[in-house]
Amino acid sequence: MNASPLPFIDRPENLTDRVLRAIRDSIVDRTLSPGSRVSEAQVAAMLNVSKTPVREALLRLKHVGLVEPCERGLQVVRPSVGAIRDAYEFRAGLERTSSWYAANRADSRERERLVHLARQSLKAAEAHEAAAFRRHDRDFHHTIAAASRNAVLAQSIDDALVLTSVLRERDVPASQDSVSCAHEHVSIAQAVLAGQAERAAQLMSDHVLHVMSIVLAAHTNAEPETSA
Amino acid sequence: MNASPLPFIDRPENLTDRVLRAIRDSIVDRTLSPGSRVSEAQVAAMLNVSKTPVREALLRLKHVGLVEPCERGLQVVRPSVGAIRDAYEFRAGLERTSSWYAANRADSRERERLVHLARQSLKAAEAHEAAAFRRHDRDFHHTIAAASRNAVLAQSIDDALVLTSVLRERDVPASQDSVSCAHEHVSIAQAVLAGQAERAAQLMSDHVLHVMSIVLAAHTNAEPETSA
DNA sequence: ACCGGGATCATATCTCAGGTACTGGACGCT
DNA sequence: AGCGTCCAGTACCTGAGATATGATCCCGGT
Repeated sequence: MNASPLPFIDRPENLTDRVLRAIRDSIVDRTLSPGSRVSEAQVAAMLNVSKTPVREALLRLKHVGLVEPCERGLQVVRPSVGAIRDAYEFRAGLERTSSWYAANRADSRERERLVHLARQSLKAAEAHEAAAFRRHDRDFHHTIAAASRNAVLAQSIDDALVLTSVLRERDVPASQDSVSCAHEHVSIAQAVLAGQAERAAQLMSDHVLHVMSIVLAAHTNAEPETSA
Repeated sequence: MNASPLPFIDRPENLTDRVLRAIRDSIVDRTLSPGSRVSEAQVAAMLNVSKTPVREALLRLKHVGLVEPCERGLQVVRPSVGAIRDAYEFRAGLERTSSWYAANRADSRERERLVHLARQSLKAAEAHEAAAFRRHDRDFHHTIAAASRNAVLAQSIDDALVLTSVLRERDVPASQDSVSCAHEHVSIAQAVLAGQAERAAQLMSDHVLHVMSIVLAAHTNAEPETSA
């Protein structure tokens, strides 16, 4: 995209944003496990920065739902039936909307890419390649969000995707579920490709709620206690 | 909602939250007009607090979309065709979802309240009582959000409602529009009352997008310039 | 010996004032 | 007029201090 002889100088991003990304990534890859306490001073000392940028990053994470207030401070959000339901229902609604607009607005390049990503995810699922499946799954949803041509919607979907991935109990509970999800990806991609907005929207909503049922089942199987 | 004999003690809210509310309210009631510059130091001096809470409040407002970065600092968001479209499409999707769940989950008290509020809004619209109409309109949408029984969704809707109300060019452009909107309120309320989830969802989406078209028309009529 | 209650402490958030880096414009010089 | 320099205003970050609250320990009563 940038053909200037002098490449843009990479200006140091905000410390707040870098801290935000660091904490978020640590939560996503389970370096910070659910329920672990996270305090301003501790994170600040760990990243060797002042408390203020850490504080601002934690405020945003709290607003997004990745960390929650607990007695005395904050902790990484712990999956619960209520939290999982809220997050997935929210995401299902958002992605329903984005699919509808994507079916109307995506350019041909994006439509082809969606079909490609869906097929790649199916291939990865059938080959039991969990990491590859997750990567294609993520790209698939992000591509639809981008194709909806709505920055507010895309931003919110991004947050919701991170939240739901954290609330998942463990990654890839069963490969048969991955295969069925990948088939749903293919159906959605084909609907978008054909410009069938209502069908794409309905399929996407069903897809996300289907994933929710899988996650909920895994959750209740893993931890039948803690009924509070 | 809270029938406890001892009302919750009103604990002194965070300074950040109070500052946030103060700025947000000033933006909503046009004390801070769109495009006006808003800086940390200025607001801090005005509210007689330090810059830190002001800074945190502004960060959240920027994330929600009420203020936007401009050359040298921040300014209150200025309505543009793109911003209006993004915000209303986003809100339409959210409220579509909330209406669907509200039709399935609202208790009888909430359903009656919805019908009541819709009729009140219609009465106010027909009597050209703009302030009353806006109040009932706001309560109507908030009640549906609450009835959806999803805290994440309700929070997001709250932000979206504030944003769209700010992006409106002027309050109540035409009373005939208010009347038609109020009729749509009544239809939505009746669908929720009858538990017709799909119908309520579709009506709500159409309603919000209808409002969007009104706001867009008023915007392009008011300011045909600034084509950037 | 055990239990209940209150003072104390430790640790967290919250707030503040100050300093630094950067940006855009105004001003003066050539 | 064009160009370099200075200046005012801004966000950003730091470190320290104020404040609140859960946890701990001690002690007296049963």
